[in-house]
Amino acid sequence: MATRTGEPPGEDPVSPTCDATSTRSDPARRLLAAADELFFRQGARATTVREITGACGLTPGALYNHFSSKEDLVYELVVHRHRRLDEEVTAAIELAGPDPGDRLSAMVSVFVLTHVRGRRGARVANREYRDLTAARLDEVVAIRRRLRDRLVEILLDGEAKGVFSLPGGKGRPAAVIAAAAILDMCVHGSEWLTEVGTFSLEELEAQYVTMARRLVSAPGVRPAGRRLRRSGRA
Amino acid sequence: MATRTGEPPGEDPVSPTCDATSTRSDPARRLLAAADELFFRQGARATTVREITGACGLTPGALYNHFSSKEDLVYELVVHRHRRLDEEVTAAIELAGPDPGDRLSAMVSVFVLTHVRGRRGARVANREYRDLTAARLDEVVAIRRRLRDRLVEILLDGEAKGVFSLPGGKGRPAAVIAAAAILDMCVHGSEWLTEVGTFSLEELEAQYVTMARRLVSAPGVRPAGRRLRRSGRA
DNA sequence: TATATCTATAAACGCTTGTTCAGGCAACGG
DNA sequence: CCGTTGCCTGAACAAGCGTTTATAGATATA
Repeated sequence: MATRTGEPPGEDPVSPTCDATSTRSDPARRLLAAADELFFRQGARATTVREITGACGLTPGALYNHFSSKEDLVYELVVHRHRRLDEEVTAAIELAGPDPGDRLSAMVSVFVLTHVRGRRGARVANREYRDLTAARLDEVVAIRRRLRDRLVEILLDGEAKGVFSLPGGKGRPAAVIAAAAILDMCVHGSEWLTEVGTFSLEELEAQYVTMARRLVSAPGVRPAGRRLRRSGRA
Repeated sequence: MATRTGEPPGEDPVSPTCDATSTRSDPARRLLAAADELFFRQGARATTVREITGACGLTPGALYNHFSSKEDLVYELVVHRHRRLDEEVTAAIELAGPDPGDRLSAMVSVFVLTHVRGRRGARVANREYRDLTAARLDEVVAIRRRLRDRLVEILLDGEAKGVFSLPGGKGRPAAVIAAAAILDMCVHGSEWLTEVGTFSLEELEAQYVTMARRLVSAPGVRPAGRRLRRSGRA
């Protein structure tokens, strides 16, 4: 269990400020933290219950005093991150005010900060949610779709107000593709970080905001909105 | 084995024009095709040898007359797609000529066409390569890195020639992030397609090319290069 | 002190996994 | 014609999986 290369050392195993973990007993938290690290490294499917409990100095059966199943553990790790991101995006958009440009910048900022600061958690959430079953899968998929749709609405609003000039022309389908492109680059960008070298959080945030705003602005036409203002740390 | 929703019906199970399959015996090809479909739907790890052979009307042991292991089967499916994409990108860049803008467009076009036309194969290649081990993993990772580096070189070249104005400023690190963003949106975009609705291949290609070129062009400054060639109706 | 509640263990459960192997059937070359 | 080769079956393998159970030691409440 030595420290890993390329991982921010102080990263919260499972954000301790959240109910999902703060209300948990200590062994449960340790199990979540151990599972988180193992899932990050090997994937949830390749990680055994014996590895998780063993990392906490426990025997396999002990896990079932705290979680009803292994999938339940995955679910807690995954859904918590999704709910939190959803809340942060909602708050950031609200705080950004009515201008579509500001809202786009705010949303991108939240995504970048979340995914870069919490790289381990982000990878686990984004990779392992697919293995969930039935209602649990539906819940996570619904959150993801809602996040995307919120961005689509921002883009369509900006286009209607003449602030954006979306690639692919007017209309919802083109806006969905543009939104997917923006989200994809934010969500998956953190996976490249080990190869990028040193980069401050602020630089990354600024670059991604720039890229997102370029995506929705036609070159040769100076965008109408004000310049992007620094959205406080989400 | 009913036809699946959201899947192009005529998609090649494993492109028959390639050596990897054309030199293979008929049962081997059928196994590859069955595995491809199952991997696409469930992931390779969740697919059992019994499912693959059963889909071909064979018993589990029969697989080992054609492949040395299950991983070997995954490897063939995955590495073949990577090699082919690599070749196509090389050819397209060559054919595009010296202009960085044209080269960027060409590379994006290849990525979009490959990933949209061969959605099943693209998903399998992009999702399952991580489970490979040792030399096989190294080989695929090397191809992926080479693809990205080729794009980085194009971006840096364009910036040096004054054709591009990269987000995040000058220098290689910023170029790497921009390249990663472009590749991420191309690679993962095809996963959203079922929700986008009807879209012609040409429209998709044009939109992604537009998005990529916007990413490397500062708004308010008309790009120096010629307009993008063959940018069908957008 | 007695009782109830947690939490852990050790062992086993039933099941599935990828893989192997002896045997048999068909096709083909000389 | 025989013998070799290629492909497949049926059965089995050992290992590993997630999970359950009986039991026991703590801890806290009364």
